[in-house]
Amino acid sequence: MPELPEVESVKRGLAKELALPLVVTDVELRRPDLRFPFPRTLRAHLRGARLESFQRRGKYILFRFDRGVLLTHLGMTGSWRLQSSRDPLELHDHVVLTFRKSGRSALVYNDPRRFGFFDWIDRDQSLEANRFLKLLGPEPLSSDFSPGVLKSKLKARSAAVKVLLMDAKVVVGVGNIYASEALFRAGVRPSALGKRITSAQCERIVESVKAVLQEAIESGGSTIRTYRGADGKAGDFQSRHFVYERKNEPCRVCGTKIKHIVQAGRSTYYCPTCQR
DNA sequence: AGCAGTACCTGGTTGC
DNA sequence: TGCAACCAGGTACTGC
Repeated sequence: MPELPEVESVKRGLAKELALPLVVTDVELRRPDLRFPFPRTLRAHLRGARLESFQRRGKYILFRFDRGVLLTHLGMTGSWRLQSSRDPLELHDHVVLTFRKSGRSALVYNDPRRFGFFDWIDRDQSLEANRFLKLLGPEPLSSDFSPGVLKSKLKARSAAVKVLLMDAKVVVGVGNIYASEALFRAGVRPSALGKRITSAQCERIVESVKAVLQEAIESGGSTIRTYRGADGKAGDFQSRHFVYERKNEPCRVCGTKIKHIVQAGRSTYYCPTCQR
């Protein structure tokens, strides 16, 4: 489901709704696994831990506790919601964290497809050593993601540039929607091979990725099917998509019919006139 | 090494 | 109306 703007919106919603610090009084793991089994010690680590802040890295939300970090990924259909600890649970609610506080004191993780996953990082371990985080490339909205860096990551690659933009080792946070949208804005064909992308195109791609992600964050993300922020709100950036899910509709710039192709098993949308 | 394809799941939509 | 096929915002694993 979520790409960087949606994950960032969820993180901001959590930070807004929860007055930190909060101590976890109960942890309910309603099944033994999501995509991967929960770490065996997860419940013991969380119970009694004090939640101090939220952080995002790529599409991961990091819950920072006094004694370590809960790493969470929403997969395609994961969501967090806050409710009273007395409110009933729903289908596909897999994890419930209860906090010591009156009122809406339960944080519930729901995930129908269960592609999401959790991990635990002890306080004495570095985040960079984590099996998931150590694979990640630069944050797209930081100066670490520059035309020079992108060029060096694409120059020896024979995969298509759209597929490479979705590779977290190249840049984090860009998924299927924003890869298509950014390449439209950059005027670059999604099927162009990484090694054929020029320095000038890298400049436009970097600028477009930053712009489209920033604008999407400001709109609260894209709500295509099931996305909801932690405050229950949908985003509305989907109304400003130029190409995504607009097969055979007229290009908003030149009127040409938007094309749909499949790359690495995923749908890609582009304008054959605007993207050469 | 790196690429393409597959697997993991449920549920909504489409087409017969 | 019913049912099967197909598709979905992600990522890790496999086999070539």
